[in-house]
Amino acid sequence: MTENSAIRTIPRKSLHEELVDRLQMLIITGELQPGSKVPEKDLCAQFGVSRTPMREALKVVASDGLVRLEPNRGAWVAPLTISEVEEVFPILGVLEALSGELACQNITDDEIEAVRALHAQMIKSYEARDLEAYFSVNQKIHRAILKAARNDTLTASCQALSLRMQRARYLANMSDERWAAAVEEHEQIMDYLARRDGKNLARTLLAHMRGKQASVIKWLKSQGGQV
Amino acid sequence: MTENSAIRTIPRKSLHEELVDRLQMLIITGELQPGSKVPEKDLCAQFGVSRTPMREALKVVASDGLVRLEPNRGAWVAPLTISEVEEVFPILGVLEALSGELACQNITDDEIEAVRALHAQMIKSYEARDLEAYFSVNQKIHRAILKAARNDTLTASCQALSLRMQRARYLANMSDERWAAAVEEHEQIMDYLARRDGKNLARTLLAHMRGKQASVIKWLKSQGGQV
DNA sequence: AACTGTAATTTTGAATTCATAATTTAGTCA
DNA sequence: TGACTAAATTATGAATTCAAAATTACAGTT
Repeated sequence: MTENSAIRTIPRKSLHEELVDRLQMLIITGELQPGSKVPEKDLCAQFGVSRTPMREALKVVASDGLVRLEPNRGAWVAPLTISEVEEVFPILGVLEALSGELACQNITDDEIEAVRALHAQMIKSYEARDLEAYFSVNQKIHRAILKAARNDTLTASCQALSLRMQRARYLANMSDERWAAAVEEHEQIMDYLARRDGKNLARTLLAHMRGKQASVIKWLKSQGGQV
Repeated sequence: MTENSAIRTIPRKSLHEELVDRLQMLIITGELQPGSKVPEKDLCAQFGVSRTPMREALKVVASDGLVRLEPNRGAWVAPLTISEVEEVFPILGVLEALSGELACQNITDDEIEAVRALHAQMIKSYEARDLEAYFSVNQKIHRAILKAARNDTLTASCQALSLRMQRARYLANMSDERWAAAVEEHEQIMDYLARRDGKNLARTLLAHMRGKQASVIKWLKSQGGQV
């Protein structure tokens, strides 16, 4: 039993960094429910660590906005609200637009081909209506563009903000129309990237983000405006 | 001895939050030298706290990029490099541009008048060649615009990135020409804001940031490319 | 004097302990 | 029964302790 359940010590990188990743994942996937209390003690037990590194990790996750610390009352999973979505998506929009412009200045032919391959894969996932696979490849494409932008700070900023929105993407289903529109937008994105047309790529990425925002908000409203 | 030197306990807000602020300040002002080791033990003694909250604060400051944690080797003050400046300023540029657009949509007449007052104060500081005062008011203006944008996430993002650049602004002197140009840009900024001309305000803020970037890089190069 | 290996010391990462604040439970009285 | 108070319990924030890692000091060799 090399691979078993429950308690397992965590090897690679510093304990608190690993815990930051795990906490983020628990929150994004909804295993830790929005608005609920973060069960510090239980999580310590689950991961087999003491409170010290767990609390260090919670401070970091809180500074990214995924949890909220209440003095003497512990940590709470920040709910995803409409107003938060309305705040974050416009920021992500301009950041992704910037990443598009920079990518066009720096991307290599090989990288373009790699993105093209991902794009083809994504289309397949769309045609198979495999949302899971679609999301996964979609993220890879956006990450590839970010990587080509050659700006680690931009990458970090985008990822921190994306995390907060990914909860919605995990839980929300896109409408058929929105999905079709998103795919269409991605065709354009691929096209402008291949031509290294920074201005148009930026414009399209911004519009793409606006589409996502509308879609997420629509879903959030159907959920009663939160989570 | 209610008020004495050295060791003094810290009251308001949680200890680690207060320590985050203090650490940031020590780094921005250069009291903690770029590239040097963060003297954890000494700082604990200086602030009269134990290592636990200090280390929690260091983790948060590290996630903002002001210090770098090396496993088993402690925390080091991140040096300010040319490539970092070249990464951060373009991001700040698009974020401030966005803040300008949003501000124009949301700012009240009273707020415009408040900014106008700050602007006048800044001009006075310029005419008196009081750099200290100039910087201080300048920051207030940018913060007022951010506030008018009604987007707390944007405010937080800008401030986190600004912090990393402020070390340069603290230490660097602007050239006379750059200073004059900056003031001229601020005249335009004031003008477009008063007219609520979002597009032009965004464009001007972006250009303003490019000017700052060039100025900081010029100074950094004169310092041997770092710090 | 420079180099290498080893012991002593210091620093780091994480667990544990401890004081205090918050919450829950139990009990009292109307 | 229900509202209120007080005791007990639990959770939190921070200091302390402890094991492991890194750094420094030092002796012995060339």
